Amino acid sequence: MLGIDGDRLWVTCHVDDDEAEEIWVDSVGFPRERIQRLDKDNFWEMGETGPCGPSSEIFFDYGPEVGPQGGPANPASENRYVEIWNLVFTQYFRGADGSLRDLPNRNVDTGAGLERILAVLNGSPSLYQADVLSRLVDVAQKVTGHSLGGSELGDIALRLLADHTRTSVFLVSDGVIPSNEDRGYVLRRIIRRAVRFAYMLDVRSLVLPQLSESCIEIMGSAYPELADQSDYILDMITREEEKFRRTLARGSTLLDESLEGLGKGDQLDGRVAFELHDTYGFPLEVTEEMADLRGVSVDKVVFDQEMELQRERSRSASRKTGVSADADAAAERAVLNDHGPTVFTGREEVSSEAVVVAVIGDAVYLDRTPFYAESGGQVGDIGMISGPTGSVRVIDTNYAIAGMLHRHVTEPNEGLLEVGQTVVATIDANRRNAIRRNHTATHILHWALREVLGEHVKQQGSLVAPDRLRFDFSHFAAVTPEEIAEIEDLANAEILTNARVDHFETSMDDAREMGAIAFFGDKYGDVVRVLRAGAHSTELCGGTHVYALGDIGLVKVVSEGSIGSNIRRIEAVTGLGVLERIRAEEQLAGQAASLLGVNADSLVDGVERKVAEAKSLRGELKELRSELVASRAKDLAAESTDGHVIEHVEVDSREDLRDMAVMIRDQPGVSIAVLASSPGGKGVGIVAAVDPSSGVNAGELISEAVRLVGGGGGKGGELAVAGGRDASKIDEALDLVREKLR
RNA sequence: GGGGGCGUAGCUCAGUUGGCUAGAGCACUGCCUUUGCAAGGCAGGGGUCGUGGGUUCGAUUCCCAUCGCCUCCA
Repeated sequence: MLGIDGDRLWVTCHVDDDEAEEIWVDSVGFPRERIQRLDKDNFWEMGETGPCGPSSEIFFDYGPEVGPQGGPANPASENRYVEIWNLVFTQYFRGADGSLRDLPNRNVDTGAGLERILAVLNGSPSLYQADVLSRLVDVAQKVTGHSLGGSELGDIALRLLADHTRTSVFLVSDGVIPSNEDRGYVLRRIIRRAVRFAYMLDVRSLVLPQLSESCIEIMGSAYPELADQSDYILDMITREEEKFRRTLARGSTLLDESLEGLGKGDQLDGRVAFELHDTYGFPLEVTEEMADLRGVSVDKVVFDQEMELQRERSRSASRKTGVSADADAAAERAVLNDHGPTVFTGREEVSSEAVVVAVIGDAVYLDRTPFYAESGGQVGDIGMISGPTGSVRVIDTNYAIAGMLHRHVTEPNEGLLEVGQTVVATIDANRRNAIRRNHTATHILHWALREVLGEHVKQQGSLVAPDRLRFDFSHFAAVTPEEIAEIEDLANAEILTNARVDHFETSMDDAREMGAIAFFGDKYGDVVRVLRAGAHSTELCGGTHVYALGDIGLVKVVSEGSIGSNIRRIEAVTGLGVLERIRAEEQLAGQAASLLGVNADSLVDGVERKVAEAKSLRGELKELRSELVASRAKDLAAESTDGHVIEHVEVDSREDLRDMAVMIRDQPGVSIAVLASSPGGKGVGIVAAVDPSSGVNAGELISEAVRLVGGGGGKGGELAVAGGRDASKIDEALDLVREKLR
C-alpha cells in the first residue's frame, strides 16, 4: 500500500483490546513483535461525556538516526516513531457520571495526517538523502560551525536542525502560530527542540532565521507560497527562537543557583528540574546536560512523578467542568431513551407548541422547542413556557446531553406544568434577535480579521451573547488601533451590501468543497450546517443567524487584549448596542469634562494639566513638609544638652517622623535621636536614629519601648523604624529609652 | 480548560519570619583627569514599587480582584 516499507511500520492497540491485535495478526498478517499495547494513548474520547472507545494507531519508524529504539511505546523516541494513521473504534458512550455504556451502533473512524504520509513517502527509504535536506544540512554546518562526521551528537543535531527547520517553515506558511495549544504547541515544540540542539552545540546566536531563509530559497520555486510569505515566516520563527533563547538564558541562571554546592556524584532534586521545566519552560534534557558537566545527575523518578501529578490535575479538572455530576444525569438519559432527541424549531419559529416530556427539579424537558441550547459559543435562550395549569419562566437553556436533549432551566411564574401537558414555548424574541446579529457579525469579523491580519488568524473560541460578542483568535501581536479601524471598515462595508445569509445542511465533503472554515479540532458528523454570510464568509456553524447582513446594523469593536501567548481577544457590539455604547461614552466623556471644567474636546489636555499639577503639588508639599520638619528638628536639637534627643512629637505621617529623627541626628552635637508619635491619632510610631560613633544600636535601643506599646519591628543599626498599637503608653515608653541611655 | 511563575529607575535585575531613609550595573546630565580615543574620578537627575481593594499601628513584601507577560499540562 502506497509503497511504504512495511518493515518500518509499528502498530499500537489499547491494553484491553485483544480483538484488534488478533485482527492485525490474523487478517492483516502483521508481525506480532511490532504491535504494542498502550493505555491512555490508545483510548479516544470526544470530551468529558459522549462517544468514545479504544483506538489503534500505525507508526512509521524513521530509523535509528532520529531516536532510541523501543517502538512507539518508548516515550523517549517520539521523534523516531511518528503516527501516520489512526483508527478509532467508537463503541462506548461515557455518561456524566463517568460510566461507560455500549453504543447501539459501533463505528470505526479513521484518518491519517496527509503531510505525515507525504513526509514518509518523500523520506523513504532514507529520510536525509533527499536533496533539500542535504542542502539544508550544509547550511546548518555553516551556521553552527560544526561539520558532519564531527561527533555523533553533532550529526544528529545537524540533521535535526535541517528537518525541523523545514517542518516549521511549512507549518508557519500553513497558518500555524506557536502557542500553547494543539497544532501551535506542536510547532512551538519543534522550533524549541531545534534551538535546544543548537544550544547544546554551544551555538549562542540565532540559527533558525538563516536556516529558514535558505529553506525558503531552496524550496521556493516548488512551493511559491513559501516565497510569497517569506517575511512573515521568517519573522514568526525568529520571534519564537528569540523568545526561547531568553527562556534558556533565564533558566540557566536559575539552574546554576540550584547546582551551587553540588559536586561529582550528587543528585539534583527532581522537583527542581520539574519546576524549571514547568514554570520556566527549561527542557529536562538541557538541565541534564548542564548538570552532567559538573558530574551531577538528575532525579528523573521524582521528575516523572511530578509530571504525572500535573497531568492528573489537568485531566481531572477538564473532566469536572460543565458536568452536573448528580443523580439527575441518569434521569435525563432515561428521558432521552424514552422520548428521543429534542426537536429544535427555533430556526423557523419563536413560539412552538410542545409536549412536556419530563420535569426534574427546576428543569423542564420538551419534545420540541424553539429554545436554543447553549453551544458553539452562543448562549442559551430565555423566555416562557405556558400550559393549561400554569406557566414558568425559562432563565437559561443548555444541553442535558450534548446535541440531543434540551434542558430548560426555569423559575416559577404562575401555577405548575405537568408532564404530558401540551404547552406553548415562547422565546424572548428581542433577545434572540440581538444574539443573531452578534452571531452573524462574529463570522463577518472573523473574515475581516483574516483579510487584515492574515490567513493565520484562526478562531480559538467565542462567546455570543445578546449584549456583546467575544472572539478569541491566534495572532502574534497586539492589534493596533489602525488595524482595528480597518477591520471595522471592512466588516461594516460588507454588512452594508446587505447580502443574503444562507444557512443550510449539506454533506461534510460538499462543505469542504465550498472552502468552509471548520472550527478548532471539532468532530463533525456527515451532515453539517454551513453558514454563508455574504460573498466571503463561509463557515460551519450550528447557531442562529440573521437573514441578510444589513440586519446586523453596525458592528463596533470595543476592546482588544491578550489571553495568552499569541492569542488575542476582541469584543464587539452590534445593532442598537452600538448606539448604547456611543451614548455611554458620550456621557462618560461629558461627566469627566464637566468635573474638570473643560469641554469634552479638550478632555485630554485637561487631564494632562491636572496630572502635571498634582505632581508639582506633591513635590511642593513634600518640600514644605521637609522644611517644617527641618526647622522643628533644629529647634529640638538646640534644646539638647547631652547630645540625646528623646521626644514625643506631633507629625502627620511615619515618613515625617523618620525624616525628622534623621535630621535631628545629623545636627551638629547630636548623636542620638528617638522620636515617638501617633500619626493621625492611630497607632504609634517610634523611630531611633543614631550616629555610628555613639556605639549604640538603634534597633536594640528602642526594642523594649516598642514592646511596651504593643508592637514590633525596627531592627536597623543606624536607623530603626518601629510601631505599635497603644498610644497611651508613648511617654512611658520614651522613659524606658532614657533609662537605657543612662 | 487546569496548574506554576513574573510585573520595582530608560534597560537588566536585587530587595523573605511585613518596619533596616527603595538599591546595583548599564544608560543619561554636569564637572574633573586625558593630546585624542578607550576608560577613570566626583556630583546629579530619574521610581504613584502594574492598577484597584483588603488585612495591619505600619505593605514593594501577606490576601483578593483586575490588566499585561512567561511557562507546563490537557
